[in-house]
Amino acid sequence: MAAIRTARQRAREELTQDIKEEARRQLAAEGAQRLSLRAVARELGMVSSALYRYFPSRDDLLTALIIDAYDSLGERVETAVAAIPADDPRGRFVALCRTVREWARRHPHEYALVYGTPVPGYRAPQTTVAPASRVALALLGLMRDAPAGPPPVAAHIPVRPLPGPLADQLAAVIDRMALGIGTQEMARGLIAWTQLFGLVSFELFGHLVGSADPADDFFAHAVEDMADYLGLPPSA
Amino acid sequence: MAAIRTARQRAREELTQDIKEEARRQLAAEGAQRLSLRAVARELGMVSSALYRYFPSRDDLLTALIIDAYDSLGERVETAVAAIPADDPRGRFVALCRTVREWARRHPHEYALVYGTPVPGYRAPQTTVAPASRVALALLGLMRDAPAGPPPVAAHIPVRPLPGPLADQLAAVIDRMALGIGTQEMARGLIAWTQLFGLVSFELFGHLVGSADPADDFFAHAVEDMADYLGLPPSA
DNA sequence: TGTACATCAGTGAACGCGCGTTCACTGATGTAC
DNA sequence: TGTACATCAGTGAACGCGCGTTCACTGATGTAC
Repeated sequence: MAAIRTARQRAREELTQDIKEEARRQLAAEGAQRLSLRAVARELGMVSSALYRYFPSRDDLLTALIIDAYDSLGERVETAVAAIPADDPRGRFVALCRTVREWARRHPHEYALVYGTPVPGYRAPQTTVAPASRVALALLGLMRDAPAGPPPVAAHIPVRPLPGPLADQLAAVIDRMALGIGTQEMARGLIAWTQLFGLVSFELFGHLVGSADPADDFFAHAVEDMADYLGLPPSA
Repeated sequence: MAAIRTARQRAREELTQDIKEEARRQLAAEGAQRLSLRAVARELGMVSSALYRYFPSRDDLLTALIIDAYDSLGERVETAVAAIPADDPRGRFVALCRTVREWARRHPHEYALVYGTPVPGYRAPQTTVAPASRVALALLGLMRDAPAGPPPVAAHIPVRPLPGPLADQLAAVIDRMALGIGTQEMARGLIAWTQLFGLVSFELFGHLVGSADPADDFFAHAVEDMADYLGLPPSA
């Protein structure tokens, strides 16, 4: 039974995809605030009220796009990381960073949708949190899967003891998500993660114009320094 | 002549301020996309067309708010840095970071206006660039004004030579703005600058929920690591 | 000091636009017997 | 296999909303002589 799709079901699935695709197209062209149900319907040759058979409201369509964006980026990052052997964690990290930047430059409005200013009035439902964490998990995963265990973060920068509450906070997350790394590594991993997106956001949103723009070399250089910070050994 | 203000001129200046204040209030309440000329006029008890005597278009009002936001943050940061002696560059850096974070948390929509997703269709005019660079200049300035000259960045992380084009790019900016620091310091300064805003943006935009939230300790810890990265000596 | 004219702030009506969402409806597709 | 009914996709009209901007106007304020 479960495998049999009636014509109706097939049509429904296809149209749901078509709607998302058209919405993505408009998102790419105009940004999230300009995305309108009516315009999507128009482009699809439907009447606007028909979309309500597929998405109960504009916010639900937005949610679908947000999840798709996170998944699109997440999958690309996971693939890029997996393409490099686990015993080259620096290579993996560099690939991760590059992939994020490239994806962001190729899909600036989808990037802005998920990493920019939250859409006013929109509250992200629980369903977005797993897709949203894929990049961070890939980063922490590559640290954990480094050949001799998590990298010795002490290698370069002197390790500063974490204040108690912070250590507890991080330990709880490590536990809950079974990350298999220490709190020091966790702290640095999260810091590098925010650093990466800070860099990408500044480039995309125009704050590097007049200083480090074009940003290719600057980005590559920053990434290597971040890898040092994470204690990742030089690639062979 | 220049000092004499006619009643008209005084009224005009006051109303211009009132309009900006009301606009800021709405910005704080609803975000930039929801800011409307008509609502501002309504709240001020005027007819919407009257605003056109003060701002030729909505974009010009936005520009004024953007400049004010940059200046408000910039001034606060400069004051905070100046309150700490130049021979404690780490103290200055910590104060700078804290001030940015506090300002952002107190004015989330103004922060989003300038550091979040660019408003679609809006092109920032040249007049915004000076106010926009105040924080970066404060950061680079505190490095330059450290007692024994710019900090020896080599102190902790091994210095990686800058690829030629990047060094040239940065040297040109240092020259143009008379920053008085080396290219290595410049690179690290810019990297710390993006790092700082990456951290603040992630906190404000909700990406730390579920990991480092509340972020107070995490932030403080990250800031100290950044100071190490910049080669700033421990505070006395 | 007083008058004639120029400047300018604010009004009110209008233009033209697009939006999200609801609702009663029709006709086609699917299901049970 | 054929019929009767239930489900559901898509229509078209409507509701109610708010927006940015233009324009001819009035009356008050400022300026020159």
